[in-house]
Amino acid sequence: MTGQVRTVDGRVAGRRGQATRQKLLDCLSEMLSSSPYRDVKVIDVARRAGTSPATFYQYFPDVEGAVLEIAEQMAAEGAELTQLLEGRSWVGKAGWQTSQELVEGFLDFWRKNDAILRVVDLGAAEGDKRFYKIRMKILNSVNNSLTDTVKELQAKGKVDKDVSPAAMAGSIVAMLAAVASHQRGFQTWGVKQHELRPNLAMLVHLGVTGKKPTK
Amino acid sequence: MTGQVRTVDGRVAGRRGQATRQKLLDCLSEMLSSSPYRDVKVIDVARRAGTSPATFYQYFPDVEGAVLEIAEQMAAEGAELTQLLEGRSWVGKAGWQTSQELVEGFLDFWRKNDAILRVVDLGAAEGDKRFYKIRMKILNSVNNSLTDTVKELQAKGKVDKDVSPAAMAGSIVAMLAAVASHQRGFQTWGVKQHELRPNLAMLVHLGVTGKKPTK
DNA sequence: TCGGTAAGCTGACGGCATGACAGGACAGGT
DNA sequence: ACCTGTCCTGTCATGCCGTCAGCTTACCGA
Repeated sequence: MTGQVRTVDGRVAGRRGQATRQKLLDCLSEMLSSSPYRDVKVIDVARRAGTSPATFYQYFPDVEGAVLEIAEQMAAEGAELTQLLEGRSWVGKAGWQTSQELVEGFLDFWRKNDAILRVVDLGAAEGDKRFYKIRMKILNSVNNSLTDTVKELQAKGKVDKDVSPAAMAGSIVAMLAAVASHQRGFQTWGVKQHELRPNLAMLVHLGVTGKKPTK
Repeated sequence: MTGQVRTVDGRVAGRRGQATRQKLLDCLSEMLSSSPYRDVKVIDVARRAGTSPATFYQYFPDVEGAVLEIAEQMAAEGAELTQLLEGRSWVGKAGWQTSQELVEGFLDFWRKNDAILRVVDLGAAEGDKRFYKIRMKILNSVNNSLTDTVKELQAKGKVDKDVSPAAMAGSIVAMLAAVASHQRGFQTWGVKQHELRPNLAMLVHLGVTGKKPTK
């Protein structure tokens, strides 16, 4: 189940092969950061990796296939996002803390992986189920946890009955993802990073608990 | 200043030429809805329009250039979004109404233009200033109006001093745009359209006024 | 009616990326 | 030194890109 790495034609990749493969992924990753997705060519990736296009096709069916691979790796790392919510309190000052740390962690993760996340977002929006699944995998931990929190608060009567926990959580998570992927844009819009984060945290807190945070 | 339509090589386009040009734009628009942006080829667009690739290059420098054109047209239509906020009240029941109508109008606009908006979003996220400007143009009316509203409420002491109106408005608008572009995704996530909208409206209201709406 | 002129369109072409294959280079074991 | 399976690349057919010269069409003034 460890998922032996295989070439397109079915051979098992050895140590050297895996290194080459990883190098291609790394170079593709760099290219995605520096040029539009539409313009990323196999030949450029291969050149940058000091190898030939044919080698690329030995490990990946096409650019999209390689992108999916990178995205999977990132999604695996994204499991850390769960920690931002596990066992946290949403009451009083601790609630404000939780909210702030969620925003912080989320934006940082997004910033670290912005290039690949852009492509994943596009793929998902275009209806590609594979990309959609990866996006889910990253967002689900946060989303589920938020949904549960809202449900609990609702059970205690602290949140209105007519709130749909799933819809609320989904909206909040979508907001976080959107703001994260347009962080640069906000700066152009005259919004400073240190203004953005607390306000986002406020909005998250408002959405989850229905109340202003205690600071 | 009416912006005479010109071909790439500087000729003035006549009636026939403009028709061809528009047909190409329409076909490109369709293609964007039905296949991934990365895979849209000039030759396919031309074929679909019943013309030759060379004709395409007479009117547009490349696919991206044509996409920008479509986006501009859409942005112009997007001016209607301003009406969702002009002269509206954010107090009491009227405030809840405003919030609901904003969400409604926004999601509808996004759904109507989802294909092109995806590409605009990608371009903006990739740092392309032209796409970013178009995205701004669409979102700005809503954003500015929301910013003003928050400022006013803040001046009256109804919203905390430490809220940054621009950051709050920007976050809300980003959320609307994000949820809008993943509307289909929400359904897969088990969230129904009729649940989503009121919850979004609630979040908008909470963000703008800091209070739960009066229903 | 008849050119003249500019708009409009396309066939054809060099250039480049794609994707497949066969064969050569290389590392590890005997 | 030799063998074996892994690994890489040169080469090729195919197809799209982007450009140009040149042909057709529409319009207009004489």
